[in-house]
Amino acid sequence: MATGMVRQMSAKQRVADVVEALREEKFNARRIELAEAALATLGELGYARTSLREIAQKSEFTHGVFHYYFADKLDLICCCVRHYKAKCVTRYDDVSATARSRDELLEGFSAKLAETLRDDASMHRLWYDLRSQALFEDAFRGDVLEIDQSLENMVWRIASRYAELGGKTPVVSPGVLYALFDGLFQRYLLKHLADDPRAIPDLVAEVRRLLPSIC
Amino acid sequence: MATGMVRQMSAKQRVADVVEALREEKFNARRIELAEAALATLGELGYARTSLREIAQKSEFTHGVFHYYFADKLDLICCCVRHYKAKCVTRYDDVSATARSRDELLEGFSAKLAETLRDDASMHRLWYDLRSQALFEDAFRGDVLEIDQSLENMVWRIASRYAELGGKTPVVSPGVLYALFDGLFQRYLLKHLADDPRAIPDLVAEVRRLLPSIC
DNA sequence: CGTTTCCTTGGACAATTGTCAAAATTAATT
DNA sequence: AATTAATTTTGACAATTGTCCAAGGAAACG
Repeated sequence: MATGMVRQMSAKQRVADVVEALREEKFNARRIELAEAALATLGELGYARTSLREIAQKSEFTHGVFHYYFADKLDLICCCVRHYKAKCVTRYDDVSATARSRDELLEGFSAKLAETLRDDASMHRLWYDLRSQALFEDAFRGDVLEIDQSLENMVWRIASRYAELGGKTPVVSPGVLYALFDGLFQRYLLKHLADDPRAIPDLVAEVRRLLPSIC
Repeated sequence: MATGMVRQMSAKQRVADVVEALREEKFNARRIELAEAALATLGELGYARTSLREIAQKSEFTHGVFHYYFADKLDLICCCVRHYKAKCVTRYDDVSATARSRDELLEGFSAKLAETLRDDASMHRLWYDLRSQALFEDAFRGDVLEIDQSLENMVWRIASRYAELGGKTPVVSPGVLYALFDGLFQRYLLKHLADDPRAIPDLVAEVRRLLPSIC
């Protein structure tokens, strides 16, 4: 009888847990929906010029909803950053997975780089903007450092695969390699946004020259 | 008589010109005073969180003065950026001018780098912040691109002097070299501001390893 | 079906923002 | 010394901001 009671209770408990999990999942899905909408406006205007109300106005949601799902503005932005990460960090993985030769990998990588600069410029300027905010705001630092690490890993996967296909090993550390590519991308992103038509081809040319000399 | 008139007029004109020039110089000196005060607050809070009124409150000036000397907020920030450039761009020049050997130059450069990271972190985070703003705001782009170019030149002066002292030439272009050092500095600046005690020594170690392998 | 919980709306609120202008003060000129 | 010009102060202004809340509606549940 006592065990029956216990079993019944724990069954109830299990059901409640599942229900709770579903609720939380739904809650989280909505958060991501909202974060996605926020990212569009943030990418267009940048962190400094974006207010919660303008995010709401440029989306299908009211500003009240954002306050219901996020404690405050920082909470929203943090969620945006985290969500952005997931989309960004595996961007080049299929390139290095499918490439069968050094040339193919270099070709695929630089093509993808060009595509990124052309099509996702506003998402990447937002990334640089938010990373700069992390220099001032503690709350961003953890997420930003984590994303930076993930990007470093991604670049390293490309580079070490490229070296492997040539029977070599990269001559620099993952950190240095990431700093180099990050610095380059940032530079050509600025030029591209300043309507320099040579930005994309120059970046591609630079990478094509650089990668074989490093890996 | 006619020539006398003309001579008199042009003398008057010259005096007026000098007076006008003095007035403008004074006006400009005041602008720089104000920009200097603004830079302190901007470096502390970052672009997004800094308002004209807070700049004024944290300085000895009233907010009205800023409006008297600057057309608007953008004008003030642009003046700040330009003024910042002049202070920053010659930072490492005496190092490469006085160094008599490769080792001395490398030593001096990495020491100066460490000092910069330690003492001027907030000015440099402001630089990265403003450069990110240039990704969104046209008005900043010209100045930012110009400063970027000046910094690239500065890095190149160091590197080519270092190579020269070893009878070599750098193996990468000025642009790539700047991208590398810029990316590295940005990275370790973030770590340093996140209270990572290894940030400064790690940056120094990285540069000491890197520079001889490139130049 | 009724009730309770969850979600959404839209407005109210105080605080802050950039901008401007009319006085007050100071410096320059005659 | 008197007048003119330049500089600074101070307060007002409308617009925008993040935050909070009360009411209504939808959905889940017994």
